[in-house]
Amino acid sequence: MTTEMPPTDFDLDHFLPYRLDRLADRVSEALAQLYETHYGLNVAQWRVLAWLHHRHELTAKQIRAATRMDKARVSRAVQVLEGRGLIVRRPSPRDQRLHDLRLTETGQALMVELVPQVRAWEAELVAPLTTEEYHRLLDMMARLERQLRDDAR
Amino acid sequence: MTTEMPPTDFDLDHFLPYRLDRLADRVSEALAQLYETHYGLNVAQWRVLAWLHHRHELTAKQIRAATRMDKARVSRAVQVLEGRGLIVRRPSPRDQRLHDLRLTETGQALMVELVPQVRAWEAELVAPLTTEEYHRLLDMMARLERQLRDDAR
DNA sequence: GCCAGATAGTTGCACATGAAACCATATAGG
DNA sequence: CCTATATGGTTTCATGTGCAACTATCTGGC
Repeated sequence: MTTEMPPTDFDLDHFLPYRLDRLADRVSEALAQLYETHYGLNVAQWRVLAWLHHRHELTAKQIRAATRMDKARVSRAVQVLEGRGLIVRRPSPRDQRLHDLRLTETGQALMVELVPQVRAWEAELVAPLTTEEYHRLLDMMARLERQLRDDAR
Repeated sequence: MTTEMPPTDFDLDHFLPYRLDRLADRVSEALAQLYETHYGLNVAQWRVLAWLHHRHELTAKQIRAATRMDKARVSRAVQVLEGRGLIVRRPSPRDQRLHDLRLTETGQALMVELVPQVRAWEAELVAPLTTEEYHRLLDMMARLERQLRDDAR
């Protein structure tokens, strides 16, 4: 019962995947407060709106690529958002399989209200970092992502 | 229909929560390959094993605190692991409500086999970073977490 | 032009998860 | 002691998600 076995012991506090997951989870949870409680959006719906706000017009496929969500998940989020009148969906004139998605006036208004709050919240989150650190952080994260992509193949 | 609306546009690629989530998701997915395909463990189960390997003996409550998982989720992971003979669970002598969890010989053997693989994988992941960068990364992440904790209250 | 894949998106199904109700045990106050 | 309350852990239930099957449309080869 004392200390019989530290054979391959590894310290989870210095294990990047664990730390990353914990942080992402906490950040996500805190951010969700903003759009969930006040606007009744779940994560998937928020992501769709954020991308449409960012890019103006996208198809489900493009959103799927950007958010790494399953296509069914995107599809369902879109249905709800359309039902709530926050986005419109119309078949692309070029290809009837594709549906161009856009924010409606209402959806746009919602985002115009929500985005500044989200930004302010993020600013507070990253307040402990200097601007340079923040850039380095994003840069390191980009390199890690690239490494994953390269590993994969 | 042209370019009517970039009023509060914000760039998701420089939005930390988004980037963090995407990276954590990819890392988690890649890591899961190691324990899922070869050892049939899901995320929750892996986390329980990792903590028991790390800390030797814990209660469900402690694991819950460490992993930020719901207690029901921990409970179910424990059931499966016990069923597979990877951990043992016995009521704590001090308090019958608590159950002390430990790896069995088999569970220990599995981790002795798995952990080095995980470590090697992590080493490859962080290869693009210098040792100092890696430390800075963890440090920045810690500061962000602290900020979240302080915000919350 | 027409058929054989490919591709965008939807739906059915099985499963994992979180919230809440629940059970068992512990502890504190009378 | 004995009751009231708190706490660790389990189970139930509703919900969200991923995978796979499906539908509708498109595209390339003949």
